[in-house]
Amino acid sequence: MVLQKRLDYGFHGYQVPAIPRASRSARRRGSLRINVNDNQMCDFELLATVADKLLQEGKSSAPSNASAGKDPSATVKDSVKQEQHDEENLLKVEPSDQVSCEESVFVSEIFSQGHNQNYTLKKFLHAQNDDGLGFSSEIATSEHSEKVGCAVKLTICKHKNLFGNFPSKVEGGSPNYGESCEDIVEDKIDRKLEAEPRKIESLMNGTVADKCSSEDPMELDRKSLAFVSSDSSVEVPLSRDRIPFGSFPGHQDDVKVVSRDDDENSSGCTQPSTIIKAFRTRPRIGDRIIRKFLEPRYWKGAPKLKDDEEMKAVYRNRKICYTRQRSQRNLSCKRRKLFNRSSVLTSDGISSEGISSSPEKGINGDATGSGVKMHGASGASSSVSGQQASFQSRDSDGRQALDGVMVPELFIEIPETATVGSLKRAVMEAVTAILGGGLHVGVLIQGKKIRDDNKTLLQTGISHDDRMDTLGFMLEPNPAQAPPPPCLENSSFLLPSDIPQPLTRYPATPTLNPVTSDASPDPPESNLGNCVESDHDSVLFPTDISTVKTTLDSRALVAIPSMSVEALAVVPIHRKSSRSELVQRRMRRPFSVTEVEALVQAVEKLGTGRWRDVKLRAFDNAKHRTYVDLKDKWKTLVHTARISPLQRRGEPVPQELLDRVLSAHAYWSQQQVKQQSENWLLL
DNA sequence: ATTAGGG
DNA sequence: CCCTAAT
Repeated sequence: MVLQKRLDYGFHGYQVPAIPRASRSARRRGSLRINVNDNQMCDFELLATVADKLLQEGKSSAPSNASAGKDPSATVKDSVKQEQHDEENLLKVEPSDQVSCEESVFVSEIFSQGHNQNYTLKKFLHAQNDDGLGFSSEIATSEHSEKVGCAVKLTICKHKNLFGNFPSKVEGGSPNYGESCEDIVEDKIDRKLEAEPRKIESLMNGTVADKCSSEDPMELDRKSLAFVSSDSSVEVPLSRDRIPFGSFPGHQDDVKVVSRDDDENSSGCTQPSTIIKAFRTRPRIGDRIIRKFLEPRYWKGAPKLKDDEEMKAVYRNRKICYTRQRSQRNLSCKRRKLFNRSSVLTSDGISSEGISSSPEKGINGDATGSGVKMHGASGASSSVSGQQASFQSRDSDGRQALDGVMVPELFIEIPETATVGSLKRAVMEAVTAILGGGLHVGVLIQGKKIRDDNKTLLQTGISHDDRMDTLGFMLEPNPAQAPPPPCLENSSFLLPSDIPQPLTRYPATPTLNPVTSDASPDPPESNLGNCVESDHDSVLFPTDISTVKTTLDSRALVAIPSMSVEALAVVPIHRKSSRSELVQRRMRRPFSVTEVEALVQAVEKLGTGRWRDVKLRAFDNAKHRTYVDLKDKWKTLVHTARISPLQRRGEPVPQELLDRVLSAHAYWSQQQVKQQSENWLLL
């Protein structure tokens, strides 16, 4: 069985903890290959890079050696395993790693359309390229709030041939992928294209026009339906035909825009390439539902949008959205450029593009309902029923930014005999990898939380097909880490069919294997270890939300667009030991006056710049005080000494000590200067 | 491993 | 406190 759940996090206003330390740690550990500056659009770019690379490879038709790309910053791994007669590829991408400190969230969504295989990211992208697959990534971040949406696919291993019953869609031109599909796809596409114009026109008449207005309608080029950015190396045809899946009549379009930043020079942004986004469209039903959410009442305002530099994008049907940003100029600039250059077409015709000039308007305007956006506002906690809330708008003034984000889809395979706890852990791990921790995962079935982690999925009925629909996951802020108000969403799932799939493990994530996780000795980390939902959530989320209707709605919204069952495994690489992931920020231990005294004394003697010695001399037995801590403390002491006593916080430090701090600081600073001048002279 | 600074 | 870059 395959469950696809989308976890939306933060749309309700929950603020994502700044930078998941886990990610950082991972990075440090080296699991992260990408090196990005805070000013860069890490996630976005990374994803873009990966996608781009993949696309390119696809063109060149290199099947298995995917990653080698030119961009050292991105790493993609493929592991291939033979399954039945199909090849299954799992791709790992380490999204979270890319998150820079500043950007805490990234979004990306990857979907694949039906094929009976797990796509590798690469395949995925290819497929999407040609057809229904979509890959999108966007990030919305603000210094204060971020939202993340995450799509999770859960597979409970039971049968084989998971994908058997999906209508298959196919990717078209990927070399590796079945070629047989191409014809079909193309055919569909063609038909779609033909139909497109009308849609587009109609859309244009609608409010959508506004959105597009800022940019030229070039995107409307019906013939090509593919949008290519200036540099872009990729063209993505939009496919209008989506194979209906389940109750949703499909039709989604995928849009992908890829652009390369060649112009880094101008903005200073140096990313090699970026993908703007690709989406897969969603069912119309979904649109309607979504529209509903677009209504103001569903929005939460985000207090803080700083600037609109962000781009916003709207997809017509889709609701994806996103964007906003932090005020980083660099980032903004870069993005802006990106967006300016590219626009997105959505299947139904319209596309939107992010435009710097009038982004907000565009987004909002979606009277057509086509665009979606949300922005991360905060606040409203659970308000909207949950998941859907994912779309919010930020300002009442009508401008909204989309903060929505797509997160990489996670594919989780778990045996029926696994316990709920392991399920939670598995999801948590996956999510944590992306979000960086700070969240708890809750499991809901038919609206009820399953608190007993020891029950097996079988016992809880999760594995029952009919229950799959009601399975939901909630992400809640980890009380320990995430102080902000709770908000979460549950997700509803969406895949109708159960597809048997062989049990496989993530190749890349050793620790993740749910099955084994229970046995693993890892101490329950504060984060993952106990994925227990907090009660407040319950309150926030009435169980009834799981009602059928809700389910549908949520599906529509959340639905992972692709019906594809393919399992795309996108796994952050860095999850090494869950333990490490969970690493938490060191406890705060304010320096006592005594310690300050010792520090001052040591510094007076040794000077600044010899923290190692200071540590040895005055804090040798305080193992929790590292030389870095001492250095930082000195820094703060100096600052404290300079500010007005009224502005000081915490345990007051005797003025006498502060005076000594200042004098010592002045003295040693002078010494330092002297040293330097001497060196100068010597040279 | 340390140091220096920015966040 | 964290994180990085540079030593």
